[in-house]
Amino acid sequence: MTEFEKGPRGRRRGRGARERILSASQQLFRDQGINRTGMNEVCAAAQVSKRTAYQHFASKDELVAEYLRRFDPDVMPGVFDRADLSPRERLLAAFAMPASTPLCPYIAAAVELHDPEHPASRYARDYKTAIAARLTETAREAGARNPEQLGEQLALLIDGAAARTRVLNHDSFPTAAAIAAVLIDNAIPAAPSEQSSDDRGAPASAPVPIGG
Amino acid sequence: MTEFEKGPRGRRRGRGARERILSASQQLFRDQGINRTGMNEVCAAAQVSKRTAYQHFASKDELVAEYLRRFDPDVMPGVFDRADLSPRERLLAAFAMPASTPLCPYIAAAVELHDPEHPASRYARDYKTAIAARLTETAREAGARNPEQLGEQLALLIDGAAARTRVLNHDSFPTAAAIAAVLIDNAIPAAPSEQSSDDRGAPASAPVPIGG
DNA sequence: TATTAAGTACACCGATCTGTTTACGTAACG
DNA sequence: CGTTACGTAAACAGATCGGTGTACTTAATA
Repeated sequence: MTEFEKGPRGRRRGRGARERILSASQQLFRDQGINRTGMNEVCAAAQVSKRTAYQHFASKDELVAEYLRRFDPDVMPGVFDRADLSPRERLLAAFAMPASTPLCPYIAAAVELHDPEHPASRYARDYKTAIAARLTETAREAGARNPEQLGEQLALLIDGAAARTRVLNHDSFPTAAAIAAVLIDNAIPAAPSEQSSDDRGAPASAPVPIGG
Repeated sequence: MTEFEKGPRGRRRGRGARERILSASQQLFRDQGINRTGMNEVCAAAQVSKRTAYQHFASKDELVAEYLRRFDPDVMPGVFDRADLSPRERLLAAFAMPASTPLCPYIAAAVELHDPEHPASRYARDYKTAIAARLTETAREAGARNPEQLGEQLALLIDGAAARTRVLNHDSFPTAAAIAAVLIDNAIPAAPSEQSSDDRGAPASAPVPIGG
């Protein structure tokens, strides 16, 4: 125990149980929901003993929180860093869903856990706030008159599309994208582009997967 | 058993157990969520024996479905029937939330049950579709160019506000109302009213409680 | 090689859940 | 009156849940 601090978890010579647990959690929590997925099932899928799981995560709640924290990197952030797109295109790219996303896991967690003070609920709030901030920042880049307002509006559209897609079992992101286009054109002084309100399909069609 | 057919339930001389069960379900399912509320708790709150509860409802799933069906009359429909409002005002009134609504129970049910084929999930879908149809109808009344599109867009805004309010623990309906105002003005040919995109508070402020 | 951390297998605990059973009141109606 | 549906109370089934305890194996390091 000299080199490499053990840190919160000692993964120095382990066989990667923690990663397998998180990976299995990701899939199971998404596919079946948090409440409908037991720890036994997670452990079985991760090929990890229950004892080990509880040595890495003090409780299921903690695992859920970490699952949400791990979710982030896969999705939205990639959109905002695409240098090949204009700010306006980046804003619209946030609405190009890969259709493989069942429901924004942050909304799902907030609903399933039902406790605003649960660590995962807190993180969901932070994440949503961060996404809105990124949208605001990009809106400012795009020259929007009121970037904060546009950012918050676009964030709401993403959540609406996610929720509605879940309830209706039908992709609502194109509708959200159409609204977004209207709002963006309306918020940028010298707004070019096509018409202003008529329907348009999914925009830009960036192949980057994103989950609001 | 001569007069008054017994029907699906014989409530002829009962003391209203069924109603008490549904009333208790409404409150508990909303306040605590469906999965976190056991039948024992429902029965205790309804002051009804478990046996009676299961004579009225074959299973909890059935009770949940009926709970959602009973929810409807309280909320949205009232908005569309207000003769004192213009069609445009009625569309905006759908965004005046009483802040007492924790989350649209249809979204919550769809997320909690996690099975699109669950009767309650099916009903949630039907309900959301019906609301969108009502919005479309009103949009047509208001003279919108593309009523179907506007109706679907406004429905998405309501769901977005509901979901976001839940996750952020902060009322997002004013934001949704602002977007709605833009979309409505944009969709109605001779759109009067104020400016086109700047922020405006909650509209009309109809005191009618509604839950998207 | 001796130590030590990481992981395993599996029984087990107490709690909670949906749902059932049994045995018993009670009020309305013919 | 007696019948009958509606209702109660409480124990109980059977399953699953989150979480522990114990005794064991494995593998990297000092």
